[in-house]
Amino acid sequence: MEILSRLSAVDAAKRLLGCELIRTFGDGQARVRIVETEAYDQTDAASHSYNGRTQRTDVMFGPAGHLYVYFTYGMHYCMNVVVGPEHYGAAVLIRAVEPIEGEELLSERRPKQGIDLTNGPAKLCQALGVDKRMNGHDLAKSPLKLELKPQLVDKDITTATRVGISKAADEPWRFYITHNSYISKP
DNA sequence: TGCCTGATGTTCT
DNA sequence: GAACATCAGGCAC
Repeated sequence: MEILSRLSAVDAAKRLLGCELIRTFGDGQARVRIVETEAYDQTDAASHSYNGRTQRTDVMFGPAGHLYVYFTYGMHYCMNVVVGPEHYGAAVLIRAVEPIEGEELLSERRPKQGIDLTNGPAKLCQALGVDKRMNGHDLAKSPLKLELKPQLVDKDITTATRVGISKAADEPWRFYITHNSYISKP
């Protein structure tokens, strides 16, 4: 976990691919694999931290390995993993995950099947039961834990431009696992 | 299959 | 008061 504080947002975005999240519910636990990420840091015009530290972006400037959840478009949550050194505003957006275990628990919270369950940032938050109450949560602890896995080799990682933003949209800071069907927008 | 649009809260100007 | 790191449903092709 501490390794995340030493990585840039881009390196951390690649490092987090293939890692797993373990979500504990009252009635069991679900495990998912991260298959798509996007890097954001304070030098990046598309990042929430670009305009400095505010009440909303406060956790982005906090210690790495915590969860930054924000609300957008009036009805959706998206989750980020805070990375980089403390007081530096960087985070990695989780865009898509692949269920490994407890998929039925996820579809209880999001009544969809197959890739539509978690192939988008707001979708996976709904499926994992993540909302703003989880903002600032430490990912070393239950009920949502991040489990690091060995870093993927470069050939398994595809680089692309980011999605759904208007500023700095050409930066190739989106990463996903090659040949994975859960990607939000290949 | 693919474009268009409505829903709707929070943040910042 | 506008912008927004979105999704789902409707309608046209």
